[in-house]
Amino acid sequence: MSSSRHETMDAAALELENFLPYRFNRLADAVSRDFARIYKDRHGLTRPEWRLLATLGQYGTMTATAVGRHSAMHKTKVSRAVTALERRLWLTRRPDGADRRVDNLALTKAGARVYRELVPIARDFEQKLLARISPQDRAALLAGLRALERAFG
Amino acid sequence: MSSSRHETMDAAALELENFLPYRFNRLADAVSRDFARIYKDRHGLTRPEWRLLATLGQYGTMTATAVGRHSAMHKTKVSRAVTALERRLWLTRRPDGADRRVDNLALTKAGARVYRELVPIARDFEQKLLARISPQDRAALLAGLRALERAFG
DNA sequence: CGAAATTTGTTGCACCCGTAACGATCAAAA
DNA sequence: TTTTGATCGTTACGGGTGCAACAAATTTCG
Repeated sequence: MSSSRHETMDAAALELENFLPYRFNRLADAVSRDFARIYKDRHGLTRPEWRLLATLGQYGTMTATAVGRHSAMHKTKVSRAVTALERRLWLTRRPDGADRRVDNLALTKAGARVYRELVPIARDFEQKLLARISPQDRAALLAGLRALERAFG
Repeated sequence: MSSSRHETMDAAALELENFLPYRFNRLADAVSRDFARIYKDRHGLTRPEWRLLATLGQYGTMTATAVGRHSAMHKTKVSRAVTALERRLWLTRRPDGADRRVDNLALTKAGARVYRELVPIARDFEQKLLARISPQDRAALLAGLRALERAFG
């Protein structure tokens, strides 16, 4: 018989703090919240808007569907982010000559300026994040993440 | 002069797909979405409700604040999850004799039954997740995560 | 003791989110 | 060509979320 205070503990219990889905969410939330301060406080951007900016900054010109594919966002998120950045005059829509359903999205000079301002800050954030752990742990983390990403593709 | 198609690329660009905050969010979302099917499809639980159930199942009796601390949830999330599980008669609130601001939360037999049903399924999910990558990558991932968690206290 | 500050949990509010439905357009097949 | 099915992007809707404000209770401190 068990000596536990209640029947759900012991072998029947799950240690939430060691449960992988929980740990991923916790870490992603913490990191995301820290990083969000950069684009949220400075420019009032939401995360989808930041991702849209980052994707267009990286690739130049894309359709909304391509943005969603590259940044792992639902098409409604992309649609709303495009509306928001367009209203700020940070991106423009150019009708596509071959497919009238889509627009080619590209950053304006103002949008590109914000992008170029944020990139080094983002790099610095990531570098400082990784600097908190040892080189061995860093290598392990990156290898492990890469493997899991490969397995999930 | 650069040969790139537009001015934001090259050294000025950030590869979103290699950016750590993005990668964490992407992985956490994917894992979370998969796992949510288990408690959402089977019992119509939200993630905060699942975490509340898991925390009370693990510890037996706690206050709302303690639940939030252990499961990394904002107090409003906990409050709403408690209301939801109480309505289903999966938990009860017992007034605390020493502090009348708080209630001691505990699963009912019905709640504990659902918890015990979900635990092995959760374990199985985690095990199958880790089984997708090699033992070396698995060890690396766990070591890296542990290190980052330690650094984030 | 009594006032001020803190803690606990709930609720109103504005906002973000995914689902489903939709119109428009394109592609494939008859 | 005409029909059928797929794709693209937007929007209404129901529901989840954090912030701020709040009441009640406790703790701290003069």
